[in-house]
Amino acid sequence: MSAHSESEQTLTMRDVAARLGVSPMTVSRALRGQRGIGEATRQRVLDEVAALGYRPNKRARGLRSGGPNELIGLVVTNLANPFYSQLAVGLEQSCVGYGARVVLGSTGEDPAAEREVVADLVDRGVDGLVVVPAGHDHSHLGGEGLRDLPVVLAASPPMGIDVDCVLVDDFGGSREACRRLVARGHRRIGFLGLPPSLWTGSERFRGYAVALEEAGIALDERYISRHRGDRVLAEKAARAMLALPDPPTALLTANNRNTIGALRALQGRAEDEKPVALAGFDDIELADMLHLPLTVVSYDPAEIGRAAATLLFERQASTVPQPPRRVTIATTLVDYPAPR
Amino acid sequence: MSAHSESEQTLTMRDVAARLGVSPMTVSRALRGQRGIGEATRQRVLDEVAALGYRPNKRARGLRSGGPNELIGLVVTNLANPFYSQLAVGLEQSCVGYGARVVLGSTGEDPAAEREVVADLVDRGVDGLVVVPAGHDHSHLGGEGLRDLPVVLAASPPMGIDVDCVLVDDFGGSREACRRLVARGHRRIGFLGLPPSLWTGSERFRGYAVALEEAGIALDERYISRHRGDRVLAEKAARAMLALPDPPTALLTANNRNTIGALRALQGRAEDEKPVALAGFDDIELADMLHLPLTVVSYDPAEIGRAAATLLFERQASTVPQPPRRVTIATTLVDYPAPR
DNA sequence: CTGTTAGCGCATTCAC
DNA sequence: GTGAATGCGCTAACAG
Repeated sequence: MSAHSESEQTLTMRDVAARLGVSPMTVSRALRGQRGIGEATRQRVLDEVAALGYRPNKRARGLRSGGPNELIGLVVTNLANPFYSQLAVGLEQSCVGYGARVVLGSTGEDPAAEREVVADLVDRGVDGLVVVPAGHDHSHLGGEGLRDLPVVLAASPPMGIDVDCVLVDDFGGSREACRRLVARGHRRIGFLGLPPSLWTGSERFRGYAVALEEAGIALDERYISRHRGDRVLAEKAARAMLALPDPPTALLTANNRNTIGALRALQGRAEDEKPVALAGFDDIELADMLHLPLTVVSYDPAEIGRAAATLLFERQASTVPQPPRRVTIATTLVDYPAPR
Repeated sequence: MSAHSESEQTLTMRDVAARLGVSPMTVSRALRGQRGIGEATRQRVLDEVAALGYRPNKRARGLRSGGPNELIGLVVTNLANPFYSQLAVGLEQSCVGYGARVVLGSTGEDPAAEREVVADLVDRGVDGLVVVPAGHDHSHLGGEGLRDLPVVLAASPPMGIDVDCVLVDDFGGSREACRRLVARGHRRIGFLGLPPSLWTGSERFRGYAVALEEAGIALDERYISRHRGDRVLAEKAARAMLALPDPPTALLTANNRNTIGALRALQGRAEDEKPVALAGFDDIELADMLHLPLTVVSYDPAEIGRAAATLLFERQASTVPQPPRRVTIATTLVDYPAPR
């Protein structure tokens, strides 16, 4: 039925060795390309292995050798979020370059779930962890329970532990976006963002605040909304702002959800109303096809994953303790003028 | 420095057993909740385990017991595609319910890469595989190299092997979309799709063809484009069709890329030209904010992942051989009228 | 260059 | 109810 007509049982190195009349060690050495074995013997072994279709059991190998498992854990809140899935793609690409694969762990934004997921991945013997933390406290990602595994935090700096991290230039990107609005003459600029408790929430707000300060514009609470909500809430907040007696002439939205909420709020406005400019963090698919001009802070989420992999494997390679490192991914401002 | 001031070395069952003056077996039994152990002893063990923060080594456990690894491999072409990442989310959710996790394997649409990825995942001891096949031939997913591992194909039926699969109702969804265009009075309906060599390519075209036949409309080659291309190519094909002397009054696009290409082609048209209706397979984010009416064939990609998990674990649970099963995910037609 | 011994961490099997 | 021996598949460490 196939090229090899052997037993359907899983082959072990002993089986291969027995057919060749050699010891399992010889097979082991040949398979790993270890030197100190005759070229003729090696070829004989390799031929037999190919003929039999034998494949070494990687788990057993790892158990004995104590070497790396070539498995990296990725812990995110929700892989359906395109930013996380793109991060996953970048991470996986780099990991494969190091001979490793990625195991998924979703937390659903629940810090308790995150703890469990992390513990489980450690038990499974991952060589390292890339975590987009769900909560504010990261002490459970520290040395104790983690068998001194390398950890890289993504999109958030470590709090209470010393580990590597990969950040987006939240402050810089947000400031640039706000500067552009200012440069276009806007003085009343609304901000729709996340709560200050989140890193991105505070950093992106800080960029907004600094840009305004540079322009000599005072912060106005009525133009600031910082909530942890969905698109519906974001749309509501935008509408409320636009209904003010002296509404903002521009909006700065600090993430995807807020941008989409703002877009919907702006969508329904009558032709004769003054147009409201919109700038937001995170790129939007099909942004060029919307009939509203939009400026976005864009970056490559896959780059976060690649950078995280580099940090992980560099740390794994070095024997001496390294100080925690921090990589920041640059952002660029992209303008989508309204079509027509 | 921590609650337990033990050696930093990884603890083994022997260490726990030694501190308690019992045998490793007692610890093993207590940990697995196996019966045949005194309640007092069990509690003593569990307490010590908790105090020490000991965690059993899952790989060693699997090696000896020969039991499942609680690891499922997911092989897709590109996780950045939202349909695959949503599939991954559904799969992971279900897997966690069975105590398993998901390992990623990306192929980049390269059948050769797919073979390698599959082989590697098998070597790593996954209990099963969910594969969105990149190629046309699936024989490498058959019994031989796969240690009789359960395999579920997603979005494509098995060719040359007998395994379970989860399909989308490509034919039905496409036919419904075309029927709707017909119901709205369209007779010249263009089709932008994938090559017939792909399952979705042929099925979605078949839905189109059957709906036209039902309406007594003959197929017209000039209104049919079936290419394996990107958005740019799709847009070009759409433009070419619309430039015909008697252009189609409606377009049916068989997937995401073609829909977006068509949208761009329609976008640039002058106000005074006759509007062209558009219906497409796959939902589109922000579709309701485009200024073109759009009808889409929608379905839940996560449902594919969940169904695949069910097939996998049901097959794993049964000892007797089961015939291959086929699950089809239903589609619904969604109308996005143009805003305003 | 090749083989032998031992053991990774745990669980099956059989004693007691 | 508990413990001792044995082995999962493979590879360090040491023989020869």
